Amino acid sequence: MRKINPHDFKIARRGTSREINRQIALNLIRAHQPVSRADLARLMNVRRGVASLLVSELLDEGLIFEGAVGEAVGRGRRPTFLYIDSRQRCVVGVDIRASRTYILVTDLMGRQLGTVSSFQTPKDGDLLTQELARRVKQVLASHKDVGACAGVGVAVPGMVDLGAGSVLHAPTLGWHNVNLRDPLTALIGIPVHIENSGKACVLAQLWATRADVVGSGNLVFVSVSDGLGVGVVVNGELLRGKHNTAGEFGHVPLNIDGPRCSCGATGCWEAYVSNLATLSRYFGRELSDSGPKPTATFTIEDLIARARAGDAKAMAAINSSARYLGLGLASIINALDPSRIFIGGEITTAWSLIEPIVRSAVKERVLTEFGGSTEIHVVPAEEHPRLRGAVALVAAPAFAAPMVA
Amino acid sequence: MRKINPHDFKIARRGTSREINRQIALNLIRAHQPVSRADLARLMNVRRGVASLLVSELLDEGLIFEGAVGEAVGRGRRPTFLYIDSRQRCVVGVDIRASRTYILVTDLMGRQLGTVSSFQTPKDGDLLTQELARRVKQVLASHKDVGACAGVGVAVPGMVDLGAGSVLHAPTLGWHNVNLRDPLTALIGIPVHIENSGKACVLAQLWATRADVVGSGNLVFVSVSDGLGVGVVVNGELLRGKHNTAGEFGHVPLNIDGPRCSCGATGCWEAYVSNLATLSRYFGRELSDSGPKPTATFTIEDLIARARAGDAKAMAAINSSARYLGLGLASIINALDPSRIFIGGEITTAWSLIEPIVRSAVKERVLTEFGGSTEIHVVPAEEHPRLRGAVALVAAPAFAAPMVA
DNA sequence: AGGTATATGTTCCGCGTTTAGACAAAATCA
DNA sequence: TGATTTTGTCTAAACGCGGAACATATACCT
Repeated sequence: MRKINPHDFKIARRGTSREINRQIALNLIRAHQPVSRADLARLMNVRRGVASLLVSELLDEGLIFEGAVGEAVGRGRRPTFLYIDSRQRCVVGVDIRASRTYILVTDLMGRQLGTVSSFQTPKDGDLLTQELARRVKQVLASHKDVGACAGVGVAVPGMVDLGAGSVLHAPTLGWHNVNLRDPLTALIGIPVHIENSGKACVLAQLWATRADVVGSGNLVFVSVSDGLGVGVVVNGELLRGKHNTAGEFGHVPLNIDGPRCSCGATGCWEAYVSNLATLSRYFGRELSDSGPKPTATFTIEDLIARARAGDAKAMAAINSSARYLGLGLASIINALDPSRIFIGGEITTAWSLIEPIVRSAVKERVLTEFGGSTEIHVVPAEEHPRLRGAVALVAAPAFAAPMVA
Repeated sequence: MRKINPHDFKIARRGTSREINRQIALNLIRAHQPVSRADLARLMNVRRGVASLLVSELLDEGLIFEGAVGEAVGRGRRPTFLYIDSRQRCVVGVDIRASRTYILVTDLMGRQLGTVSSFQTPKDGDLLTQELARRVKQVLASHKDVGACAGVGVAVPGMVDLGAGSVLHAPTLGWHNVNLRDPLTALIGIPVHIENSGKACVLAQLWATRADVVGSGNLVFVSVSDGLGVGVVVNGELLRGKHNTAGEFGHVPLNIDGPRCSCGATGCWEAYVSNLATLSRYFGRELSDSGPKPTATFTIEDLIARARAGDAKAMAAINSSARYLGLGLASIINALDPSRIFIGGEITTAWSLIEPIVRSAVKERVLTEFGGSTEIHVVPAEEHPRLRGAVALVAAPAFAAPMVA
């Protein structure tokens, strides 16, 4: 039930049907590989002839390849299996965070090809651009075997202007209107895609191939770190809004009379559950207090360790954050009714401690019974959700549905 | 950039291209009528031959009709103008509210055909069903000239289970799991569509034909009445979520330590800006206080009248609500970044008084500069947004984009 | 070992739809 | 009256789905 915009629509041309079915076939191969032409025909509910033609087109374009002949299940000719061709081409994912910047090389399916490397994030945008370009080229040079690089995806903890390819505002980095894409593209010589890290994270989940992760396409990713990043997917599409700034649930208030948030407003969700907020609570001071930040010496990991070791004050600080996390999640559930919520960030290492608190806080404010049973999944740091999201920025467009009508 | 769901997709069949282009043509006629075949061909950027075939198909189906031959602008053959055929068929819109239930007959374009009739809403679901069916049949009988009725749309102030056609929960009506659709369909003998009133309102705006209202398809409607209804449109599509309960921004908190809300939680936005909240504030009592409700004798309209007459206490109560309204709108802007927000409800009659307060409150909490300049439009009660939304439930599906890929 | 059954993949033709262009009809202007 | 322009229709070609036949390849049965 989508309305056709009478001022911006796409007609079905002679090749549109083919384009649509080609993308469907490509996605089915991606989701079900290894898969044969006959399998495809059954999955798509078309004749084998049509599937065969679609496959030969994808083969010609080099998007898929024919692997070994598979074992037949019963009798009959054995199928030739098809795979997404991610040989000899790779993608670089970059995750810029306040403290460090991480780099990872993957194939087109998002499978990790090397180890995650990192360096301290320079505070200055130009310096970071220089250093990042140097590092990316270095990483690619040391992975000559994986073939040509299709693109570089960059996840940034801030709002991104897609048109300009610049970072509008990244509070934790202290950036305003920093153009990253064009300088990086020029320096590296490979297309660069930038996106907000919350949006990148939810994209990573949307495009994950693990069967248990493939949901109905209504997903939310909440990344709890220094700030609170949120990415939303509706109907299989990233929620961008008019200026690509949608998804900032971190600054929806829990209490407008609450503590001051880094954004200038008061009582934002972020001001209650970010790592900084939790640490501040532990040290018994206001988030906005001046003076040396506790993070430099004492991190959220340390706090979680103390809590696990039996420090009641640490546990209390974390439990408070857990409750506030749940209360905010309830707002997201009430507002968006997603089929699944993912939680990322350091707090996930304490998930076993806090899960009951989070879930009961969700139930406290959720309007419906099924809202309270919304799936909440934790994404551990080892899965590098931001890096995988950055990779998805590059790899996913090739698999996206064609724009029609 | 939508992901194709590998478990639920639609293949392009032989007739899919035609189906797509047919819908586009239909929408263009709807948006630009009167319009000629040649105009359509130009608008769609196709040959006149194709446009002609599409048009003849639409003519055969009776969806459009050929009107008078238009005047030629320059020289050359004069065009035959095409119109959406809404002669001899009508739609009934029903708006169920806590106090009264309203009925309106329109044509397929949503143009009002008669006067709005209403009756007091029976508290009991079965009684309402009986009475409503009787009234609808009566209204249709008195409008024999407008032709056959294509369907009845019903807007309900509560959550709707689309599959069952029932109202899951309507707090102001005190309903739980009341099946409306099937009994009404059986009694009236015409297809009945039910939807939440906030969602219906935003649909009315999405499908409005006034050129200045046709936006980018990222819309929010906030209906301020006894409760707070919100409907959201993203990319030209209603935001439903997994259980069709998305959009409940009314129960996102402004302050979790705030007054108790009718939903059971505390400090919901609704508990600050609903008419009941404003009245309670005026009378200096808690929203949750027991005792006789003030609404029965003294309404929000009375309060606004007193404010306009110079009652400082009334003005203060309204101003408070205005500020809270703006603070909540800021959350919606931060969360969804819509291109346009519509405000409905009795409070709109005081818009000239409160607009500056609302807008400054929005700016107070909005994260970006352009967020603060998000368009906010008032929809006066005379436009009957809920009734027009109810009508859109019936009329819009015929114009919706086909599901593809 | 040979025949039969079954599954895969290819090929061919029918038909619907877009694409391109020609043509008739209708109206204006010189 | 004839040239020009615009509208609307018509025909042929290209493209892609729909359906079925055919060749290939493997397993099972006798």
